[in-house]
Amino acid sequence: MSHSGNKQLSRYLSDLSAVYTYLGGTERFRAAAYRKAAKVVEALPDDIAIYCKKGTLRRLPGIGESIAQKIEEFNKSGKIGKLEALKKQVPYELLDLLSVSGFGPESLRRLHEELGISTHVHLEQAIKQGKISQLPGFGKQKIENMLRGLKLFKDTANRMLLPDAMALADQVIASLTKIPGVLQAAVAGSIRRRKETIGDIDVIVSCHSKDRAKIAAQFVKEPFVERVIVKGITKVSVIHRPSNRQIDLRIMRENEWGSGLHYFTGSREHNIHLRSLASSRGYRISEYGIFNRRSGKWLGGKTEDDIYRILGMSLMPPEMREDHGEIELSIKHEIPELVDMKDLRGDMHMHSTWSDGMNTPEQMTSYIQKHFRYDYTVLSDHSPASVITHGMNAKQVLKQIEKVRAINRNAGNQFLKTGIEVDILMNGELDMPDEILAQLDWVTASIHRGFTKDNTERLLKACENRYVCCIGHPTGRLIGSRAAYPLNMDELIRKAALTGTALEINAQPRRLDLKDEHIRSAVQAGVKLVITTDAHTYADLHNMEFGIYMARRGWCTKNDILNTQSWKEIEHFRDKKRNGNK
DNA sequence: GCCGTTTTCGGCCCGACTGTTTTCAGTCG
Repeated sequence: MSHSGNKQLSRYLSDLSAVYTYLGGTERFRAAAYRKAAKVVEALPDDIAIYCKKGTLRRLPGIGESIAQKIEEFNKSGKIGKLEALKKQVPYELLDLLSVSGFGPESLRRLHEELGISTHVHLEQAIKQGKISQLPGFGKQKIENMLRGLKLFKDTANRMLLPDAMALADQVIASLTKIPGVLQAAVAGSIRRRKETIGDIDVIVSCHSKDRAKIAAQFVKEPFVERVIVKGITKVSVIHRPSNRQIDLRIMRENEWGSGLHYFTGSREHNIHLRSLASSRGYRISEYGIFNRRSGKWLGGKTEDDIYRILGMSLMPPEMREDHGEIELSIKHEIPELVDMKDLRGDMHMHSTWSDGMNTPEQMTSYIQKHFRYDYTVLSDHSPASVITHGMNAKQVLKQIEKVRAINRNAGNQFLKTGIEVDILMNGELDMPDEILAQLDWVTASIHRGFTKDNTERLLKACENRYVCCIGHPTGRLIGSRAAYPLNMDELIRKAALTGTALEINAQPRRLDLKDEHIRSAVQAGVKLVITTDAHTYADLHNMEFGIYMARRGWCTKNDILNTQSWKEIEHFRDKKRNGNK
């Protein structure tokens, strides 16, 4: 149950952060400490119980004596007494509003103390009855903003998938580029960091300083602007039509382009860490550049590299900027060269009309050869347990092997490889006999049913089969619709390392499975990964880039990804396991 | 509550915009 524990703990730490945020004053620093700890716990590769057992909690960044104790308590009892006690001192039910635009700690405190409001229902009633407008400082505008915030809070729970956000951002960038005076325009924020889901769209332009007001004025007139939230000379926020997403635009001068892009790319945690590091070394960083702290002299900011270089650090790809240790690596100049689309030599998982794909093997092959520079591709249709997908039985597999050979013969090459996505049954066995699997070039084993139980044992057993080359979409999650099944990822990674089994990075935007932090643990454990599209159509084949992004967010180099290697090397990996890792 | 290339105490990223003020606090990214 690896991650449910971490998730719950992270949630409690966030709650503590919210309580201290509400209490305000100097408690906000305590709040910041808990917020950081919550983030750290959320991103941990191993179950929190393991850190407790090994006594390594204190070594985690942002975890000191006090928080470590609370984590120990959580590990033993599932609760944090301090949180339970604090809940009684604050309008706890209101605190989720802290994340809502229009509500800050001070507003909530006054609503509670001066009007006795302690629930959402109270709040809405009080607004309707006009009670709030009697409070000094709560003018008409402010109340309108609060109402908007509440409305948005109700229907923005789900975030956008990365490709949808990228498409929307491209549209915005195209409009910005056409505005007179705009010199450069780019996407920043979590899109640039290639997070799997996106909240707001962040974009940035550069121009001469005299053009800033003009550009801001033109931007809010664009046809996709539903409503303007803020509009100044350097920043504009609008709601996009019809997506109802917020777009934040920053307007920078030419010399501020790099520092502006850096600031606006984030992450927030990365920026805070870097700025505080800069401060301790006598610098000050803002979106306008890097400055000498004492003299205020501008030292650089035309490029992102300026910022890091002046700090004696090396630049890192946006995908790494989550304050997960990349700053420390950068100080040591040990930023790895991350895997790139151009490194990929083949797709290891795709379907055809032989199961639930939309195109024949021939069609898929010729499409790939036309649009990608791959050296090989693995056909991997479903096995019979996947009834709904018209999975192949043993006889059909043998027939398909003949078919693939014929396709290659006709083409005069060995481009198409034989394979299967074999089902892992409820008991961990596979629904295809070993003697059939032994004849295939590549075998991916996946779970397609039993999503609610703990599937650790099933997956471990599948790894033990010498013909299983790779575990497909290991967690089974579907972003926004199905949670990952309970699974001890640490055990799976250990077993994969031990048995020489690869793990899949499935590039379908709704899967992205494994996800970034699992990828990092796998890499650290020496497990090889494959990036695949799991394509069922031509269009799906183009999802490969999203798998690459996830791999980059997991700090993968080319060497960590098996399908950056020649087919000969892949065979070597496969045969090593088949021959008992000798 | 955390943390240390000035510090084990006293800081904690930094700046823009808004609203309701009348010089600024709150909020946001």
